[in-house]
Amino acid sequence: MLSKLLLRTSSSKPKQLKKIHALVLTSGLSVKNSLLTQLIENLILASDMCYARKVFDEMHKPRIFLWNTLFKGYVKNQLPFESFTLYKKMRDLDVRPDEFTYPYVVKAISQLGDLSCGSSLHANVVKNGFDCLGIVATELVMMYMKFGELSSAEVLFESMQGKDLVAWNAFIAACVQTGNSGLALDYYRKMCADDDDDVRFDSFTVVSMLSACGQLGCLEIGKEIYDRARREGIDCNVIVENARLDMYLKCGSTEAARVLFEEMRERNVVSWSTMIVGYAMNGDSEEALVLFATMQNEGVRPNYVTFLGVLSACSHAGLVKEGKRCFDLMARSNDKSLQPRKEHYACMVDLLGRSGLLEEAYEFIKEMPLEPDAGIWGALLGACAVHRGVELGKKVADLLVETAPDIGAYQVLLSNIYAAAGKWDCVDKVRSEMRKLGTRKVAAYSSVEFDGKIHFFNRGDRSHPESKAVYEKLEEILKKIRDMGYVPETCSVFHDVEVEEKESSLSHHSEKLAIAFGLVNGRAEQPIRVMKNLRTCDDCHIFAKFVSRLTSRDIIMRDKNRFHHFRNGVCSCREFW
DNA sequence: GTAGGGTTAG
Repeated sequence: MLSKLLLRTSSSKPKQLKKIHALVLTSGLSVKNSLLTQLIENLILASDMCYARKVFDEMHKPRIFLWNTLFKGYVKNQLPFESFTLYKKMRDLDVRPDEFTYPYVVKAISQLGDLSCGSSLHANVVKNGFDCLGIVATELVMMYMKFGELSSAEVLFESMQGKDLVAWNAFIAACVQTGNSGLALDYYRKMCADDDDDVRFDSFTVVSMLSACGQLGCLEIGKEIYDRARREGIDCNVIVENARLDMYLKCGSTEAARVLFEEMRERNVVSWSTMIVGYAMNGDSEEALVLFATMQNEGVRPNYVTFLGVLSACSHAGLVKEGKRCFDLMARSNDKSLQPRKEHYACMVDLLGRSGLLEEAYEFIKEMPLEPDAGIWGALLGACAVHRGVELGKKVADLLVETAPDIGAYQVLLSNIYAAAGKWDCVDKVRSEMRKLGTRKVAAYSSVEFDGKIHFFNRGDRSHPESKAVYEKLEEILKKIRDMGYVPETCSVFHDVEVEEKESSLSHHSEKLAIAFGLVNGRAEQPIRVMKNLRTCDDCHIFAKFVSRLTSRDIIMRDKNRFHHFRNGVCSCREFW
């Protein structure tokens, strides 16, 4: 009778569940435990983990299945700490975990984000002999990846015997998600060549690889992987096509993306958002806004990422009014999930700041209902760097160093603000502080894809096998464009050094080397695609414009924030970046 | 009866 009642009681009726609990406890039935199990399952469905645990704790010797059910509930409800304490209790009571326990517990510890807990859990897994189970091992690999322990993850993954497709896919996806797309590409090739494990790739693999190629900016490799997937009859669903769309846009191929988007049989909100974000990144703000309007006309509901794209489109085009309108649209929306988040506030600060409205941006931050984070202050600091707002920049940088002292990028920005204002004593002060704190700027690099490989260049780099030809080409071009009127923009070297020294430091910036490499190797009718990990400097921007005119080659350059499409001496960003 | 993998932003 009670059992039937439990089955009928929907999970959305917690009060009734509690009444049933009291009835079960007073009943003295022999089937008490099985009823309580059913009750706990219902409570978990209702997301009442607290009450579920209470019922569980009062039970006499619950079966391992019930322990697992509780672990599962904690993972689902993102309560890793509770999961951790339950696991400790399990060990204290000498309850032996079974093969289903660890997948949940390892996932919980991943959510907890504590490496030492993770390592001791790993040791426990080994002790109990579950480390040879593929599913458990995969979860452990994912855990180490999430903790940023790439080498531990790699060692563990390599040691797995008879890895199946899911294990491979999980590892490759984690590589991409942690920004190790080059490694993902290596493992994809290993997977395809692997004789021992005999796995064939599937649509999950393709999605991760297209995403990796987008990150790396290697369009040709991405196309090849997609074509191969088609040839092998892999189902290319909307997720695969979205990933392909994103790859085109991240490689600066907006036209290919547009064609694909038009052709897609099925589109979802991610497809639209990908296009809008991609257009914004490529500087095609108008297209982004047109698409946003079309999407709404077609009845597709935008989500918070869509709005990030729209706001960033406004920001890149200096459309302050339109940006404000869109932000208000969100703030006034009845949809709770569309309320502006910190990222949207950061976008607005960027929009105002980029347009030179530094004070308004500052006021905007002071009035926002959420606690501003480093990203938001960072956006304002970036704007101060562009518009030479020395005083405000100093104020913001002080705030930032308080809240995020380990982020060297902000200190670099501040020192750049001082440098641009000629305040070399202040520059020195910031730099020495950075040395004291051990903060360092990330080294800049640029890359170009050619012949199935990605070629990397650092500033002044001579390690590339073709560097002799690259430097010769660079000298040749510099000479020619000087005749056309190119003057090195030495202000963008933020060191207090002599002009000549500045020039030579400038002329070997990584993007110049990458462009020269593209000129040496690429096909004349194809654009040179350069991907840079940081933002580009004024001088390299001017350089690229001259080179595009001199050589009649299109140069597509992706920096940390956006694209620059150079054609015949003009850049798509119209100097607004 | 229960377990591992994918797309948009940062």
